[in-house]
Amino acid sequence: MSQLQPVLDEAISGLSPLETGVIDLFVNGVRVLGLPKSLGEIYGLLCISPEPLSFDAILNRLQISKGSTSQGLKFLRTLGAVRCVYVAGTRKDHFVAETELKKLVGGFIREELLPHLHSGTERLEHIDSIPQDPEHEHAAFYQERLSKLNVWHRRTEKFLPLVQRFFS
Amino acid sequence: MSQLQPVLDEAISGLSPLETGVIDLFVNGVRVLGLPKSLGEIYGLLCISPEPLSFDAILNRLQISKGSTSQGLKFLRTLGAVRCVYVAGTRKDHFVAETELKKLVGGFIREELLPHLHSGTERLEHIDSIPQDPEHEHAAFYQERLSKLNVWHRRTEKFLPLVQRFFS
DNA sequence: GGCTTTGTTCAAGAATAAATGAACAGAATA
DNA sequence: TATTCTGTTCATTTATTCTTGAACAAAGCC
Repeated sequence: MSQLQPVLDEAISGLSPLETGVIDLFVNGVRVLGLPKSLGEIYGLLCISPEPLSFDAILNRLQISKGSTSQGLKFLRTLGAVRCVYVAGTRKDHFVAETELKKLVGGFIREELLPHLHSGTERLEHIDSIPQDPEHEHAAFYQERLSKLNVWHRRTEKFLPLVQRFFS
Repeated sequence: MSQLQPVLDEAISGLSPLETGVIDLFVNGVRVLGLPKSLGEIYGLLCISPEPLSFDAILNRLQISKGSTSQGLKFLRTLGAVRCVYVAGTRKDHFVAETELKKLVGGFIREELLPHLHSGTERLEHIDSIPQDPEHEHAAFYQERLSKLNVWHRRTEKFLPLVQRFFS
């Protein structure tokens, strides 16, 4: 059926100026966050698409590989930046962008920032476990610095919930 | 004179467990921020050094190249994360880590985030300048999305000063 | 002026991260 | 069951970023 009547979504077609502009915006955006360009492309396209897009539609319109599309969508789903929606009359998955800033920020904190923060916690615990020589010439200095590092770390831990709240 | 009495700072010497631990912490830290590892090494070493370190001391103790040392220190200075201090009896520059979180955060915002944010402003202005067809089937949708992108952007602009304040 | 010390710059190489596409697996169709 | 459709995985290729070290400048010393 769908062979007799090709679905427009999946035809190879250029991007409109609007689409290009929005994709460009997000490609720039994900760079700041240290994420691959393809994520920005996919999210940007979905963000400005009035209708859910199929896997193939994304791949065709962005002219990127299956691998990038698959992995990009997978990661965007774990972030909560993209949702899979049911579309009648097709087996294919269809995707839409999640546009609640709250969720996007939450996903990024959860998937990207917290793991690093926890890694930092461990490293700090390791440092704190190193035996100190109280007779060392600079013992007081070391003590002060380690204390400062711990303060920084705790403050960062308090910071993330605040970020989350700011974008809610 | 200094040839007869070699300065300890510049002798090749291993790193103590404490130094290694702190460097490791910062190497992990700068990764989150999307900065090169060598920056973390240099800042970490300076951070846990009771005395100002010379260019050569940094290079020798970290076993990194002159290029990395020079560029790393240069960038850390523009961030305000490292200061050059005068040390009597030597021509060499000596460096110390800046440990006011406020300044570090401020430098990172100024040098890394604001340029990206401004780039985003321009991209958004470009999008907003694209002529819209009010008769388009999805005109209302496009309008709503563009409006949302502008809201996100303005909120992010308000966010940075808040970050700065939180770490002051 | 010549020589040494100190640090910068930048082209080339090394290391890392991202994108590709072919092989694969699962599920619907027939 | 065989076949097609849909999407995933992962080794390889490609692109990007980081590091290196040699050549260079600038400034002090003799």
